Amino acid sequence: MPMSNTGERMLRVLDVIEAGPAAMSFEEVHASLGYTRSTLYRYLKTLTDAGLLSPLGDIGYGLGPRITELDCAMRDKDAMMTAARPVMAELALSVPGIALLCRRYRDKVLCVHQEQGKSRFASAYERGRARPLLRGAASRVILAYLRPSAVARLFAADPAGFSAAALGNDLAAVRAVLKTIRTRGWDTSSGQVTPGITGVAAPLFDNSGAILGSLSISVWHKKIPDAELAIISDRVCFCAGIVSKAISVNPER
Amino acid sequence: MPMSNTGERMLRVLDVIEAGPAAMSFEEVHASLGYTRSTLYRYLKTLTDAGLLSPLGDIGYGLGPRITELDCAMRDKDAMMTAARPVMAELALSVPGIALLCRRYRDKVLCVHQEQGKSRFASAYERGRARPLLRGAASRVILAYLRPSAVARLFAADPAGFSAAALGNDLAAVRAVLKTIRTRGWDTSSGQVTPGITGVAAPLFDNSGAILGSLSISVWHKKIPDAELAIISDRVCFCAGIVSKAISVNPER
DNA sequence: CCTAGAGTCCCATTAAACGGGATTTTACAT
DNA sequence: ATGTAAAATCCCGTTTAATGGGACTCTAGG
Repeated sequence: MPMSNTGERMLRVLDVIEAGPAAMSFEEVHASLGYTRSTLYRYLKTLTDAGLLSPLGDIGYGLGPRITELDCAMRDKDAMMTAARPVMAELALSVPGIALLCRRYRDKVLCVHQEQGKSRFASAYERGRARPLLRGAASRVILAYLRPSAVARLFAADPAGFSAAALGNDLAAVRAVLKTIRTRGWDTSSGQVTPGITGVAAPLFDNSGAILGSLSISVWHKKIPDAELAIISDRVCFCAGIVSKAISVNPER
Repeated sequence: MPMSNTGERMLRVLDVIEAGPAAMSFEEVHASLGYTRSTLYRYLKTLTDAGLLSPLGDIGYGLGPRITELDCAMRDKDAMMTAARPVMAELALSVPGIALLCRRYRDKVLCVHQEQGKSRFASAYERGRARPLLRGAASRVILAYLRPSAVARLFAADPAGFSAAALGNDLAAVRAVLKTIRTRGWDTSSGQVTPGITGVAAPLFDNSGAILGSLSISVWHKKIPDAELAIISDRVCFCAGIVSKAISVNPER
């Protein structure tokens, strides 16, 4: 029986280099994966030729420029980004605050775009940064719309995490909390990600109604008065609606 | 004899998807690469599992979120970025204009970072965007420091391009033009990339003295008075020196 | 000049990639 | 529901090309 396929083993080199320091020597990668020298040299050559790795001044390998290029191509073509960008810019100016576009990826939430209105404070959640699924409005509003089976799996994997995030101590309680988020249609959290920052988030769906990500705004207040929160949440939901519609109508091309 | 190795063939799928529209159906990729159905399904599965591809709403495949994540890891670890970022921020404020950090990649120049001072105008050269090696100060100053053999190869590949860019009509003339750039230590160009924008660029070297990229500033003037140009170019060179030193001293870890 | 270490090349072995077709799943119309 | 077609997945014998070990080369340093 095959141990695993060649492509997969080769791509595992990417994992190691991503996780490691800026530059990893051949020996470090070799020690970490245990492939034979010949094989590893072959993999490194293939990945380097593809530009996914880059030899860094004879001291080792790092991630390569091709990745940056691919990410740029992705940004240009991504329907969600195209639809969201102008909406986010306006949202960030009007609230004002920092608008974030997030996307679900495995059991994490990936920041995909950020629009900074005229806020003085900066957000550490630049494109590409991953956040846990349980903390912060932008994450929890995604969690709320996951399929029940997915929620069950996540809860089973980390019940303590759900408790700590005040999402409930058993599956039934968690379901109830998530249900309230769904009926409201948006979520808010204060200081769960960064102290002193409050976020308001609304869900984004594809044309089949499956949850794709979230659109959110971060403001620099510990607490927002209810009246203002009503206005902000309404606006965020409105904007999320625009984006969801846009990507449903025109999912590609 | 092997046609080519498996990893390479698999990664070619990435090329196709990068070049294609937002989402490519299985059939489109199949037509474009000519791999058998079984093989292509295998490759797509491997790449999707690695997150490099993502199934887009049952209509096809697009580039995957993992790429965005990898690019973020790269940004965090890249010594050149770390060294350049604060320097660029200050440069962009003081000139004022948009500071660009570029890196050579194959026969192109890749924008790696951009710092926008308080300029009103925006630059299309975001991270990941590639530019030709012959146009614009940020590119030409890199060209000027390439090894003579590389210059010869590039000239042979596209003599008309060199002529059109006013770099010389034969190899000797080209060498002379590049020599003047080198003795000056910086380069400037107006409107070669974007009409109405003038750029001033200085080279970045690694610890062995090989050209790595360029640091440049774009300002919104068709023409800069000589006195001011002297000040700006001096400052750009100074900043480039800081960055070159920083990455030489501490090339990794 | 010699040694040590890194990197490349070579080749027989054999594991695993491959293709073709069978099988299952999905979508949709009847 | 049922039937049909297309898409996606699975399976397996054949053959290819990936593999690992060792030989070879290159470079730097003593």
